Amino acid sequence: MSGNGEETLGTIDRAATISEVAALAGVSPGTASKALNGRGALRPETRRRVQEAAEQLGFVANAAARSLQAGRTYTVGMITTDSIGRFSIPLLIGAEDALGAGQVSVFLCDARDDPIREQYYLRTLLGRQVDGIIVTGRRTQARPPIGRSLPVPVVYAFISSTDPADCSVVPDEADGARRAIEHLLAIGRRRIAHVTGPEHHHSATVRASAAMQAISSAGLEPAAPVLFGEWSEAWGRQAAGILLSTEAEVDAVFCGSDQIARGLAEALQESGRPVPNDIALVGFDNWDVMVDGCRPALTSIDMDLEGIGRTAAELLLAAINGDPAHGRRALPGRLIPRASTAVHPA
Amino acid sequence: MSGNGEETLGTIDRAATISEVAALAGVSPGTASKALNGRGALRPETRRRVQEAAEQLGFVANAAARSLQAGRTYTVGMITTDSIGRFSIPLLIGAEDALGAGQVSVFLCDARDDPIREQYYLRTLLGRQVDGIIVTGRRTQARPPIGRSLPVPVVYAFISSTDPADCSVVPDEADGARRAIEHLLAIGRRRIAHVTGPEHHHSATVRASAAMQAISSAGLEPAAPVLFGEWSEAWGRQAAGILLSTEAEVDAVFCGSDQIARGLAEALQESGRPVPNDIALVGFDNWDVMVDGCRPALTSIDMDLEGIGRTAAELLLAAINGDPAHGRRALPGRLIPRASTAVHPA
DNA sequence: AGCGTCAGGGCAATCGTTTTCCTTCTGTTT
DNA sequence: AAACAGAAGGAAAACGATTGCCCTGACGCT
Repeated sequence: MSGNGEETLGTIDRAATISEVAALAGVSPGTASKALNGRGALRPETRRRVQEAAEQLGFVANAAARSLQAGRTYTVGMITTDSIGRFSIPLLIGAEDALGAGQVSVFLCDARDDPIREQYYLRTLLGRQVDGIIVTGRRTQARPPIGRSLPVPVVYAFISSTDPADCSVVPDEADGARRAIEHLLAIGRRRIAHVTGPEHHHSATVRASAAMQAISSAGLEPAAPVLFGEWSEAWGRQAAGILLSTEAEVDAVFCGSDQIARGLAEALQESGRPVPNDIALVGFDNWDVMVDGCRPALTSIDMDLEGIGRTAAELLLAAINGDPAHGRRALPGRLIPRASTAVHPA
Repeated sequence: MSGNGEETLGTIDRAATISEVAALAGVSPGTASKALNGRGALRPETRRRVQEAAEQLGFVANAAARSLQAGRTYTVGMITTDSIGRFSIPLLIGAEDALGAGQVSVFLCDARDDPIREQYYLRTLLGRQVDGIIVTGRRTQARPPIGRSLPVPVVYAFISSTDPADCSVVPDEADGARRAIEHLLAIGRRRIAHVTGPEHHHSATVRASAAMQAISSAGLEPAAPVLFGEWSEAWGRQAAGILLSTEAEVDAVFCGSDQIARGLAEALQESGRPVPNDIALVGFDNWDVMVDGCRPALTSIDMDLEGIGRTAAELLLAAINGDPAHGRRALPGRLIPRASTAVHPA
């Protein structure tokens, strides 16, 4: 719009090659390469001339040519084994964060929980000579390795591999559950119940047993046996009914997910049991739309998914650079206190 | 596990080259290439021999080498201008769907609403010689083109470009709003109100004016002036109070988002105005967690984001193949009826 | 003056695939 | 039997960037 033809990146019609840059600067392609990459012994003036020529032509090195000769693509693949969803996004963002800083790009593949697609994508990624692969997916339990003795390093994020030699980064769910219980104890609650997802779901059982243990460690009994169900608001509402129909005298509920907690909160309030005064509530996931939409706003455990993505990416970079890590790393979560466990509710 | 060393993709330690395949098959690299790509005139037996050799070595063609010579990378970039979120995911899935079938991979870049990052990613993508770029982002209003006369085609998805020569694929929000109103009219409602997001938000005003127009076309008046606020449950609850405090006699509310509708639903029920008997409710977005979590389940407008992503990808592929499209394409949405507008509620 | 040294920069190989010519050989036709 | 057509496959260039090696001057030293 300003009238000249040199706005940022505006006038590139086709990619310029380094030979064209070299010609414009009056040097050979090899010299131009050295000038732009800061190698070789060149007069400062030559270097500058080449840089100016590159600027003028909007030169960006052809990544294919570069990786062909370098044997590295500065690219990693990310395979989400189940569909890209609420959990994958923060992981992706975290990973992108760690990788983007190092000029590494991410190929995202959605395997949709289909092993065929997964193998297909794996081949594709290997064909594209990615430098490494991050495997992620909703966590039910450890998954079999995506392949054996692959030519590139692999890091599992959020989900973990059954092979202990593989590198996995996962949330410390037991730790999260403990934090929830400890928080409830700290605000003076003593009759704590736990409502969570399906019993066959790994996360549900891990969180449940850690919660029960934390209660025992405090010298208490759970106010009710663990209620396993689904990861839904509907189940939360249903569970509220169950808890209230018993003589359990519950004064706090730790829920296996924010959705469950939200359903519970609604049902409790409707039954005239105010939250948090009568019953305090802690959720799990710290899912913004749930914790904010819930009334009162929901105290929850944040698994730091971005941190997991970032850590996985960092470990992958280290592995690419020849320093592979092994085993499972469990990252601690945080408890985010909100009104549902407020001591002096507004 | 089966004892031999040939499980799927299990034993690749380093990528085999086509020369190795050729050597194993006893032919030249050129011939091997022809055999694997189905060109040239080769004896069927030779072709088979090469294919077997490739299989045996787990050969996957080096994409860098291939694109270097082909001048195409079979890769497209996807830049989300605001953070990857609820809207970007279905778009991404739709795009991946259309592209994956054609063996094209997607580079995902999250520009986080930062123009600097955006330009940086653009450069990166161009350096990687992507064949095309899809630009997406939360929709407020048309955005300036990401660059001018770029060396590769660009398609805007969900968001649109201010340059009419650019190709944009967007939801037809006015159409969606009309469908909502027509549905409410069809179930016999006559006093319809509209509650939506901020007035400065393009989507809010487009939906609002289309809704008002649809009401007028039916020879009716809106039951209340449009209530502009935020895209939140809290605003929905607040708006319910406003509507009930007037003498408006509302019998249906069309909401600009599912979140608003859910807040409204809660507040209405608490005030003893059952949904849908007293007041019917239609949301917008068809966001699973909202429409299912809402009680009663929420009728909503689905913008078919996956379809938008898929269409954008198809148009991009066409443009890459030399057949560029121009202008704005608005895709119709669908109304998904649920209990909140049921004629005979359960 | 002659030799050595080093800065500066050009040359050419290299990465792995594809593709365009060629060459060779077989079989057919006149 | 000679000539030709076609099939089958090999040789080599090309894609674009990088890099090790070599060449050419200029300068300094004896």
